[in-house]
Amino acid sequence: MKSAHIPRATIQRLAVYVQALEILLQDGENVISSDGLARACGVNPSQIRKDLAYFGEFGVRGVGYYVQDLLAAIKQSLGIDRTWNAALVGVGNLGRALLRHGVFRRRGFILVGAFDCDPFKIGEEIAGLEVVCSRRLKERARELNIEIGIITTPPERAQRAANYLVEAGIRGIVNFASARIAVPDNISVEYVDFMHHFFSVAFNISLNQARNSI
Amino acid sequence: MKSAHIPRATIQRLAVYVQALEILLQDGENVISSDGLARACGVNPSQIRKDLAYFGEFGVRGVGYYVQDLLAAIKQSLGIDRTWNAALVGVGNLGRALLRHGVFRRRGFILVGAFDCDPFKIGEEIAGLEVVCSRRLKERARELNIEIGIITTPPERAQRAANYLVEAGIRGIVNFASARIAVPDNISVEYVDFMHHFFSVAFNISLNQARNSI
DNA sequence: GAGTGTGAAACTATTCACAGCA
DNA sequence: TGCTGTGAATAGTTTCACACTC
Repeated sequence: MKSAHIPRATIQRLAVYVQALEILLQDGENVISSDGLARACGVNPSQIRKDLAYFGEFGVRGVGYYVQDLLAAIKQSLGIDRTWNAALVGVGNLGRALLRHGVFRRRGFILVGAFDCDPFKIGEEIAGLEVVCSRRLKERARELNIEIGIITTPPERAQRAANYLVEAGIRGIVNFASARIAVPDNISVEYVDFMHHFFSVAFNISLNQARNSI
Repeated sequence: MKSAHIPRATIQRLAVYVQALEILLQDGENVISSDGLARACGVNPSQIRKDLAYFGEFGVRGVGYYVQDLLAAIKQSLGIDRTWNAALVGVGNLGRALLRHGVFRRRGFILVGAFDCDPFKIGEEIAGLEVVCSRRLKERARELNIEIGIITTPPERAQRAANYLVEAGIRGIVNFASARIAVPDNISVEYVDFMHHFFSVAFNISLNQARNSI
């Protein structure tokens, strides 16, 4: 297939496949069928085959997929067969936790800078990084080769953080602040808002309750 | 309309509308059109009208929606016109950050318990809560009237945390661990995996790069 | 035989377009 | 006139079913 436009949902699922495949690899599994992988990921097997078909033909008919090869192929397709340098703006509770969270490095996203505009935080050291004034982002971005920005400011400061990042020449933003930000459209923005998940759960519980009380 | 089955995407958007409406309310706006709200939320205006139609008729033709009334109506529809007690299992970096994160309380989700199985963490106090042994979840859940569980353990301990929560009689789980968990199907589970967003950004940057180099 | 790759079918979600009401 | 509420049209996604290959 090797199509032009890839559904957003597909690339989200590819990330799930990566995690499942890494576990399989750890467990010493060499081969996995779309059925097996589907079970591990909680999706439909043909969904997996369709998703992979966007990027090429990775399987062997009658056999399945070689775990290591498929993992490498997906990682390459997603652009995570390399490392990415990221800078975090907004050293609050959440920012600190993310700086200390090992999963980023483990998955190839290296936090190389921590920025905040609060003078009390500037100079503080977190997870081996010195907190630097946000105004110096542009100057530091070049030295540090930063490509991705992470916003963990309060919502009202998210746009300013975004401006600093854009000015610094980053190419993509992961925004944890619950505020929409405006950026040039060659910059990719992802919104992480985990309150949505809490609302979903609250809604589902209410729904179940209503259903049971009939 | 008042339909039976509401798309998952709709209820996600409703959460976005809530945030936008709260800002409008703060700003003293009394009335908003689907067009105006759409612009604020970055969606299509008829999308908003469709979404709202699942729950009832809240607007006034020729006028728009009364901000306060609409907000109340959506909150009631989502089941967030009340507070929910939640317990967090897994007091690592992320767990600590969430316990300290004011947004939960502000949005009506009250963290009433923190649990961990690490004896070094038990007894520690975080954001006014004493960390309690996970094994005591069931016993505490009743006293504290816990309805929602938050899992912030490492992936390999997520299932155990889920088991404790289910046993304790909670009705929904928000799982921050990057591991699938199995629970009875009357329990609502939401997965929060922000690595997906990083993969998406990496993919999009790679894609733009490829496009520009043609 | 077993399991991929893929058209076609089914389903779901979004957008359009306009009737109907304040 | 202006904006909602909604059927119809469109677009997008998932699942099925089976030809094809190892």
